[in-house]
Amino acid sequence: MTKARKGVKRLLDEAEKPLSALDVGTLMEGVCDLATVYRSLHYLEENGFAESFVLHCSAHGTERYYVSRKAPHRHWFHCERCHRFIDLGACRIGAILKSMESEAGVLIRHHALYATGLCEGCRGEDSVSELVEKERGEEGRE
Amino acid sequence: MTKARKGVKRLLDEAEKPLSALDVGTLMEGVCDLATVYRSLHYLEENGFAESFVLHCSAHGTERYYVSRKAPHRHWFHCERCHRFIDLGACRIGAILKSMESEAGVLIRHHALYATGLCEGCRGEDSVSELVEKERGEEGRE
DNA sequence: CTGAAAATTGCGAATCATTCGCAAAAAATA
DNA sequence: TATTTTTTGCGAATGATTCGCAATTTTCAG
Ligand SMILES: [Mn+2]
Ligand SMILES: [Mn+2]
Ligand SMILES: [Zn+2]
Ligand SMILES: [Zn+2]
Repeated sequence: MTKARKGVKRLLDEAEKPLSALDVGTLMEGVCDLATVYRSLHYLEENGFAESFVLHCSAHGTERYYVSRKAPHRHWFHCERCHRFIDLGACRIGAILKSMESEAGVLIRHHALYATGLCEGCRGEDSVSELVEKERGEEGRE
Repeated sequence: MTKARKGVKRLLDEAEKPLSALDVGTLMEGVCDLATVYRSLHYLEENGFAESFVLHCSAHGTERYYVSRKAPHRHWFHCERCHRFIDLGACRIGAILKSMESEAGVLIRHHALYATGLCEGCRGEDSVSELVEKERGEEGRE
């Protein structure tokens, strides 16, 4: 494995959050080119060292993220306000997927599950009104 | 609702598979511009008439699909070989998401779940070897 | 250690889907 | 029907990702 690939792999292995290609690119600044980062991510994914998922965030559009496959497969929550990821823990839908698989007669090789909404901290913000346009009626703090 | 929006909405309501913006654009050919299709899809999604998810298909890259919200929320399987969608039925992960939500202390407003792999028809193809590079040992048909 | 052959990189130029700007057209209001 | 508010069409940006290709590394046999 080359220096660039090793470097990208290490970043993913050590990250405790999914990283975008650009996140990795920034962290690899000076070490290798962004095109190489993309190629390394592909290499790592094709060879089972990493996996990715794409989510659509209303504020930032389509975002693709990578995570190491060193640790067991897990799922993530993405906050629509602060754009941070929150760990939702290990995958709990194995059984459900198995039954869907047999019922639909397909062979599942990958799956993606993620949730979006508001994280604990962002739920209380006064700016929540924009998003949750409800919960109005109590006395706002303004 | 304008003609373009009505048209796009009808397409989604009547489709029995998720449609990409380009799919819709092609079907709306002559009726309205592609930019309007994008704007209509946004309108429909913002107003609760449709929802979308993004998936990454190894052969076609990142693809965003839209489905009507007329019918109850369901999940889909995407075949990596023939690129067709297979209905995996109504959402069965409500309870799991609820517990993840309370455990992580977040407020889930949306979620996406989809699986990819090989559909029933594509599992038997001789070309499977490319993808499943296993199951070798039996006598291939060639 | 070499030296060639194979694989990977850097960089700038393409792509591709999606978004924007803005004047014209259509829809909503009064 | 006149006026105001939205939506469209179209062509020009964008932004992320991919490509082409020559220069640089790696790999590997000798
Ligand atoms: Mn985001
Ligand atoms: Mn596909
Ligand atoms: Zn947050
Ligand atoms: Zn198939």
